[in-house]
Amino acid sequence: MPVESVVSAYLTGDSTITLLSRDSGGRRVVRQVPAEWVAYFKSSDLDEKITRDLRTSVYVRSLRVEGDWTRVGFVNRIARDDFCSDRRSFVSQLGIATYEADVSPIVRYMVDTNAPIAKPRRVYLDIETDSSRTFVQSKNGEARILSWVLVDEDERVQIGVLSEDTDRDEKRLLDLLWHALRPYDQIVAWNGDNFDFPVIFARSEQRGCEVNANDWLWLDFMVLFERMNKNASESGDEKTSMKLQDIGQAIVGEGKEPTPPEVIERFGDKPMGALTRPLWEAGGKWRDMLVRYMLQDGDLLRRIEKETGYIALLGTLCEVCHIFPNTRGINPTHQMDGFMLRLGLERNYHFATKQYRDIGEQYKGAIVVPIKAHGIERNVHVCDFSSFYPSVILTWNMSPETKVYVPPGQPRPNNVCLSPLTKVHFRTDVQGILPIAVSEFLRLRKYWSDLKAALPPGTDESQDANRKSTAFKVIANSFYGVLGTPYSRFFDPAIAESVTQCPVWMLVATIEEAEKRGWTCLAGDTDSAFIKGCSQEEFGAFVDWCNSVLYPRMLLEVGCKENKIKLAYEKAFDRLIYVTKKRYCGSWLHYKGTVATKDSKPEIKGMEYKRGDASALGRKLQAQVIDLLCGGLKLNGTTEVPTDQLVYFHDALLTAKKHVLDDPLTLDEIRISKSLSKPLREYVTRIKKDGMKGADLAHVGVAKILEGRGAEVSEGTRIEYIVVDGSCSPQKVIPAEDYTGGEVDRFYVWETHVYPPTQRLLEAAFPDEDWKGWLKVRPAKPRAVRQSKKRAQLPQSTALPEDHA
DNA sequence: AGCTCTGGCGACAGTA
DNA sequence: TACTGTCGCCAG
Repeated sequence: MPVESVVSAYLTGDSTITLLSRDSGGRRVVRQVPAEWVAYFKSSDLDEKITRDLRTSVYVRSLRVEGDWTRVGFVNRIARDDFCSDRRSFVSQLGIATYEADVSPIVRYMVDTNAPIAKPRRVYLDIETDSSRTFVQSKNGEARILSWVLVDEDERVQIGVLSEDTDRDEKRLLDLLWHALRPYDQIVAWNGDNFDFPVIFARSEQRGCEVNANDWLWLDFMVLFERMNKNASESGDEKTSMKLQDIGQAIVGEGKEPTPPEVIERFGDKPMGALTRPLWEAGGKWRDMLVRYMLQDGDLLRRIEKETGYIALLGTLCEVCHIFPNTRGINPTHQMDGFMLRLGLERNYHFATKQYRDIGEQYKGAIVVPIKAHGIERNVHVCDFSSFYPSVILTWNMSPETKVYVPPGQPRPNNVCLSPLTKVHFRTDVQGILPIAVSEFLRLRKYWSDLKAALPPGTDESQDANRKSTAFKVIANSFYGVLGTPYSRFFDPAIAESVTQCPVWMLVATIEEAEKRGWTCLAGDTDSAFIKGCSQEEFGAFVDWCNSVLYPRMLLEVGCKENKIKLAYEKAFDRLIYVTKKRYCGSWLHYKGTVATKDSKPEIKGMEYKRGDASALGRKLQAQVIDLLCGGLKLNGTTEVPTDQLVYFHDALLTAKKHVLDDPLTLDEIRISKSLSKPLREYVTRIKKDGMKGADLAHVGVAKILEGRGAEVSEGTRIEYIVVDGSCSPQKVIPAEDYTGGEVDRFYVWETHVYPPTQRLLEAAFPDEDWKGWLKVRPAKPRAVRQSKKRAQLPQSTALPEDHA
């Protein structure tokens, strides 16, 4: 009998799993199965007496032998913990190791039955609450829900609006929502985990709605978007805000709708979201405008998904990993857990019980080669190792159960290989479970991308195949990280360090070989080397030689039996300017053999242009100079510095400087946006030597002000601010929302956020020119000693723009 | 409650 | 002024 696909599952009490699925007519089917609190043991670890004791214990529901393993099902969580988890537990006193004794019955069920994860019926949700309450009050369920909107994939729209300001009517509104949700399985909202979902739960409980939220999968689209979009965006412009309207604007070109003039006239100049209460109260056309606003947000979610396909990709990832596509399914550890537990079961392998441990020492990571690039470099060839970390895991057969100890000084056995920099040894005669997993990822990725190539483009089948291919790429790339986190079941710092250090060993050897040929390595990072001094043909031949001679020789020396390492000639730069490690820009000669054209955009890495915490003016000036350096500049010889053309740069600097110092500056141009990486309370205020409290970081101080105003301030919140006086320490800052147009320290803006990023770039490109002269714009401080006491205590008057103008 | 990693740059506050 | 430690964000 085929196992039905599962939409969602949750524990009902300690001993029952409720499984949700849908029949062919789309009706919900609820089924209950016993929850199994399972622990595995190695049968060889159990003697007859222990087995008998387990079998007859009232705490044990089932016991069976599966291959080399004994699978014991306990009656509930406490029974399993008492037997297995605690340090003083029954089995730990006997010194018996347990396996997977932490796995939840839900995961156990999904892994054991191999039940397919259903494709959930998705709906996008947006709610509005009473704007007379603060965000925090709303979030805590202290504000009435005024309205909700649902939009589904077929653009079917449902709306609920409060009729009267009573608990009774709010209950009607909520019951209506829960009823409207019944055809759907997955509920998607922007920032849902932090707002919409808890608000709905809290208000429904207050109103006495009889509903079980576990019947749905709750997905926070913002969390998913943040993770998936990290490497996708080109400039920093898209990274300054995670507000739905801003993301909508960046992704689908719509979202930032100004408040209609008639609304401003009647209710004041605020965003629509801050006017929900007055609009609702005014009724009639005003209430309709509120609904339209809400509708637009709901539909924005659908359109962002249509454009990005991120939720669909998550669905594929979760399907492959036997987990449910809710917010939790976004976590790589969770994904890997599901995938690996199933793989282990199929391969007769079980993983050690997950330990809760203290965060240990950091281990060594990748190598970043010191920069030798100087000025504008021409004709730079770049090679890189394809999927370096996965191929290293395969080549060294790195896995917890293949790891063996070989005492120092003792000869390496034949069936063992050595990670040369970490001195960790691995057996090579039996493939480890981690390499099995990695080869599965790579095999399945290839399978789906081949299938995608064979299918007609644009079809659903082709898109699905493409997503599966991407999903396996994502999993393969996150695998190493999961080895390195103490929160993961697969945490093994010795293996993780070997995964990073074998590449160090190979990259260093590659660079040495290139330099032996008289070439220069200008830069290199983790898996890449930037080489100058050779022709394309020579470099291509070098890459081939590395693959066919150098690496086989090196790997033979350390005993690897299989060579999955592959170096590729990725691209060449026509021009390349390195500012520092991890910060460079350049224009391509070719990419994987395809010759670049005049329209090819420059490649930009790490520079302020790419950063969401730089000021927009700083990004803009840097972008202009990058365009000049990588394209606009006419270079005659390969090394000649075109001093006659420096005038272009000086023009750009002059214009930018005049603008910063003299023109009105908009908020968008000068705002700084940084996120809180932890809850506000966890930022410790340092105590200074004199016993006084140290200053908060700028964005932390502003966050505290905003919190006082009732705004949402939590981990991950982006805080926007303006520096009004950067000449003192600590500097003075205000929330961006307080900016009215004048109160900004222009000198600081130029001297810190606009010019220096470009100055560093120009100094890198033209190291013989002097670029310092453009920096200082702040008039000299008046000598405080010559001032009267009163005058000296006034704020730095020169910092105010009026004085300059 | 649950959490992919390390290397590296630059802004900043504070100290000697 | 030079230096240290913290923080946020990016490269890979």
